[in-house]
Amino acid sequence: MPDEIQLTPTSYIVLGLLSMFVGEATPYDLKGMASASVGQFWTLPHSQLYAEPARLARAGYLTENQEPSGRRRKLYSLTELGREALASWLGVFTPEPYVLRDPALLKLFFGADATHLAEGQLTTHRQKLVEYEAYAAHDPGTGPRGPWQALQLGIRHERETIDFWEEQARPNGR
Amino acid sequence: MPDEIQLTPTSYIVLGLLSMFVGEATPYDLKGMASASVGQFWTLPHSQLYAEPARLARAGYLTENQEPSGRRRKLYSLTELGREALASWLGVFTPEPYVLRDPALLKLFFGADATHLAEGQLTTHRQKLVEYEAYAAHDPGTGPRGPWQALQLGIRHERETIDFWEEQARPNGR
DNA sequence: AAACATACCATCCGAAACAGACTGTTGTCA
DNA sequence: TGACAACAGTCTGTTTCGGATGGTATGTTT
Repeated sequence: MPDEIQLTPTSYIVLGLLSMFVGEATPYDLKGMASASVGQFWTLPHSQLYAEPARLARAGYLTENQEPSGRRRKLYSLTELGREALASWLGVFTPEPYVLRDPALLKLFFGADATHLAEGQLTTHRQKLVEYEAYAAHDPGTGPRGPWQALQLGIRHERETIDFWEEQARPNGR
Repeated sequence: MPDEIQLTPTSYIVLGLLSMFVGEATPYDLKGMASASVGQFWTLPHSQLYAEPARLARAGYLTENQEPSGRRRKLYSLTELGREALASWLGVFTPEPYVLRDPALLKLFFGADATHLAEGQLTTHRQKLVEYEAYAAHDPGTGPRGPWQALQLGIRHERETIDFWEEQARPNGR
């Protein structure tokens, strides 16, 4: 019955969110959870959060229950298979390639004026940093550890990026 | 005649490579250039480097000349329109969202064991850093500035990331 | 009660990107 | 000349992206 599908990062986001927050959720719920959490550093179009759970359900990683009346929303929850898949993904190390795609970096590469570029970048990244630090402030140790750790890396990245652009912003020697 | 198309980062990579290295290049050339330079931090399937120039040529950003004999390769070069498009992209600041997609970060977020994760990450990132530093070593100031600057940011990112995972690797207090 | 406003919720579609299998061509050196 | 590496390009099935669009429930005003 379950089709063979291959699980992508998107899949694991769905599985992960379901395991982390609740037993059961609608795509709309997932949308909210995602954008409030993992969506900070891993965005996806919300339409994916409708398509992906359906796909996972077909393959047996989730169960799908439709509300019998009203909006007839679809409620998804993890099956044992889903739970296992998540656990094994979490446990395995595969040298998965990460992607850093920053248009600003591309512009810099191709010769854009660094000082000018830096202005914009600083605004963006400083703002992001403030956001992150706000998060970090009101989550001192409670709740699951993972998000907090991920946040720390985010903060470091932002700080480093800001340092870099600050250097670029003042046009003295290299 | 020129269709209206929207220019994506892929487009600008093609335009940028053409402006940076040569007057004229075949997709195959572009492939080589890309993987040796910008491909370090912005990968794309090589088939894109065949499809994209064709698209750009149709829209008037490039001219397409076919070799009259032999392999009859297609040679592309920038038109005035292409040159302008590139220049204006380089000059404009738009708060373009950058993407950092690191499966390891996702795993950390969803509760993977940090110490264990760190092992793998350290190998990967240390290797990347060595690579970058090798590049940096044999390019002290000659040639265009952009690539060098971009490389510096890359190096910083790697260093920071390594620091982070080193902390995760030793399991003392947070 | 009718009209309106606003969340809330979901689907759909074209365009682009992806991944990689597959084919063909030229040069070179035994 | 024939074997082999390097060169060069094409094609195709999936995924993903990014929105446009369109419904439905729940108030809120008149």
